[in-house]
Amino acid sequence: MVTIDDVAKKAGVSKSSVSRVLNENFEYMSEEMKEKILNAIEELNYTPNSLAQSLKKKKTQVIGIILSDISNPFWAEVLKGVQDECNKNGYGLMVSSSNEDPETEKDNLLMLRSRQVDGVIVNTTGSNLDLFKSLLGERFPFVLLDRSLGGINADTVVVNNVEGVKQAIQFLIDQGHRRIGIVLHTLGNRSPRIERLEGYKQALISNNMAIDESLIKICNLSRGNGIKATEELLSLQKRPTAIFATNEMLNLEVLTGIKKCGLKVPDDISVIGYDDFPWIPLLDPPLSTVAQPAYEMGVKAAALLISNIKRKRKRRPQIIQLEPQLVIRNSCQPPKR
Amino acid sequence: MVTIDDVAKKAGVSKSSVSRVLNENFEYMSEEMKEKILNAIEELNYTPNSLAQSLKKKKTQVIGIILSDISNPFWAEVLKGVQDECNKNGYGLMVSSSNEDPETEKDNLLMLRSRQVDGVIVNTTGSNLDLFKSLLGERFPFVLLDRSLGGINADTVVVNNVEGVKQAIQFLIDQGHRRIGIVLHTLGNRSPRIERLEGYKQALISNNMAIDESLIKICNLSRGNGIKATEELLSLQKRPTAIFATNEMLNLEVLTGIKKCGLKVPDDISVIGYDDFPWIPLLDPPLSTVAQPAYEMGVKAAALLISNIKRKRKRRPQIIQLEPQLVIRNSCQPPKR
DNA sequence: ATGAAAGCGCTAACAG
DNA sequence: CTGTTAGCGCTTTCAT
Repeated sequence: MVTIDDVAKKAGVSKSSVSRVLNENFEYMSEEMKEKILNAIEELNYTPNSLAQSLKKKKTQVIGIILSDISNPFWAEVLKGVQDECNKNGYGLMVSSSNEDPETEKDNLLMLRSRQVDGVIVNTTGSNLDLFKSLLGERFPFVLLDRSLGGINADTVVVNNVEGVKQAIQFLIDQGHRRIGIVLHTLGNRSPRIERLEGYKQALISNNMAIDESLIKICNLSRGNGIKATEELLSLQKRPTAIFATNEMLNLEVLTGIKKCGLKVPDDISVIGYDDFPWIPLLDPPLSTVAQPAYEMGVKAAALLISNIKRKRKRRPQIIQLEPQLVIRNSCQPPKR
Repeated sequence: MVTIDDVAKKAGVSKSSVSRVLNENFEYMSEEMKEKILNAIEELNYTPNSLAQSLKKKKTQVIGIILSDISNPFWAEVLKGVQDECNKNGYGLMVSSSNEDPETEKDNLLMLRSRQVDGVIVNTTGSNLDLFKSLLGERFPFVLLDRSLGGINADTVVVNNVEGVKQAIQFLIDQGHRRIGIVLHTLGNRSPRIERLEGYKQALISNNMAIDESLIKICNLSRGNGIKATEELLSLQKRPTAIFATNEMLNLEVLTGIKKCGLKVPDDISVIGYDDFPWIPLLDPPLSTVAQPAYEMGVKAAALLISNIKRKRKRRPQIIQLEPQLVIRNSCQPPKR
């Protein structure tokens, strides 16, 4: 491995001077010296060891991100946004996954901090309150992404979930639906889930409709439960005329459940889903969804984090709220009499 | 920040001793000292600075991965495999994206190397031959993923593309199809694309069928070109009775193109796609595809890289070839007379 | 304008 | 069994 000393020797100068050109401190440097050093670097094909630089400078130019599930296309898209923004600003990115497990989230957070990342973005499981508080205390920069944390006043990027759901439900109500089912994953401390349920309730209430608990299905994350929940909804005495699916996985499971019951969307039942993807228009039928600006979420989160890292004086936490958008396709129609 | 010196002071010992417990060199250490140090660590809530450790040990316990496109669900799944394997082995992961651009790939490779990652996994653009050769020369560990590189004899994880396509095409031929279109993205140096076209040709040849160049559509990567290619295929004098789409994006575009022409799958035309996802069964119609073991690819690549990093003596490059699987759904049927 | 020297936080001989 | 010492590769005062 070629080091700064090799370059210094080759150019016949001190390593301080080499360091100066590495850091582009050309102010008090003769053109000649600059040339000599640049040449030596070139000839030796030298690249500085970031580890040593970071150790000295006390910053790594690397940020970390902890995602609940990378294989979810939604998060993949968010990740791309983060990636692009990091690239633009010369930051490296360490990616890790909590798999929705608080312990793993904690381990990852600690791991990233011990690796001295300059900050982290986290799509939190909603636990580890103490850890986040202590991070806040030691002024370790982080931004909460998609899921906010009660009691933690930190930089946050979220989407307006209440509003997204209200629009979707209102659309169904306007179409004449009176019995609307909703399928969610176990709320836990996940703010989006809580807010989506809240949006559902608000929409009904503001239309003077009663909330029928039997139409609210909360199932746990493991694959297949959304199908079961849908079947239960469909075998109700007074079956709903529309179902609202609250995330990518549930979109698919609700559709599957309906298919299994031998019903057709939208003739027999209307459906609206959450999150939009290139294949959604090609589903049978093309599904209406509440689209979230995934890529932009990533960009915004990374930009917020980086600006915070660069800022010397602390400013008070910022909350960025993005707006979702209801995309109507052919999966809803007025209920049959 | 609390350092090893703080711990040493607190415990009233030398920092070498602290270092020993950090590295679990308990062999010649009194229980008492061990206790003292462990306590001090606990009380100070100390975590070692990985940067300093890495600088000294000359290894970071971090690997890098360069993907052509993270937002592609296929790669997201691969990434999950890599992630899990890294986690299992205590490695951190730096993720970057080349966006199919050789220059970006090169920059990322250099960036990762300067950050002293212990190795990298790369889904290469197919260029940068010289760089890879020089990496080989300096014994920098890397594994090529999904796409191999002619002239570079390195660790590689690939899927048997020729075989995957042959099975799909043979299935169509067995159903009675004689005019089978294929849509690919610009071959470039991407081995999978080259091999998939090769598989197509081999399948036809081994069935004594002529290769009709007008049935082979090669379009460039930007969104929408697959739709156009499909429309062209369908407006041919002697239109194909089946179309084979060779990747995730083309699956969607071929289906879209067919829809735009007002044709129905599989009644008017049969389709087989590439790569399998949870939503594929819910498409209209449920698409038959050649499924690749994405997650396993990631696991295998990471495992291969890590084993190589740990090995002191060099061994000759390994090539791991995984097998794809043809999944038949309702998108194919014998052509109408 | 340039170089010498100290030190970032840690590990690993080597000594004792 | 434990401590002293010399760096890892780089940046940054502080002299000159």
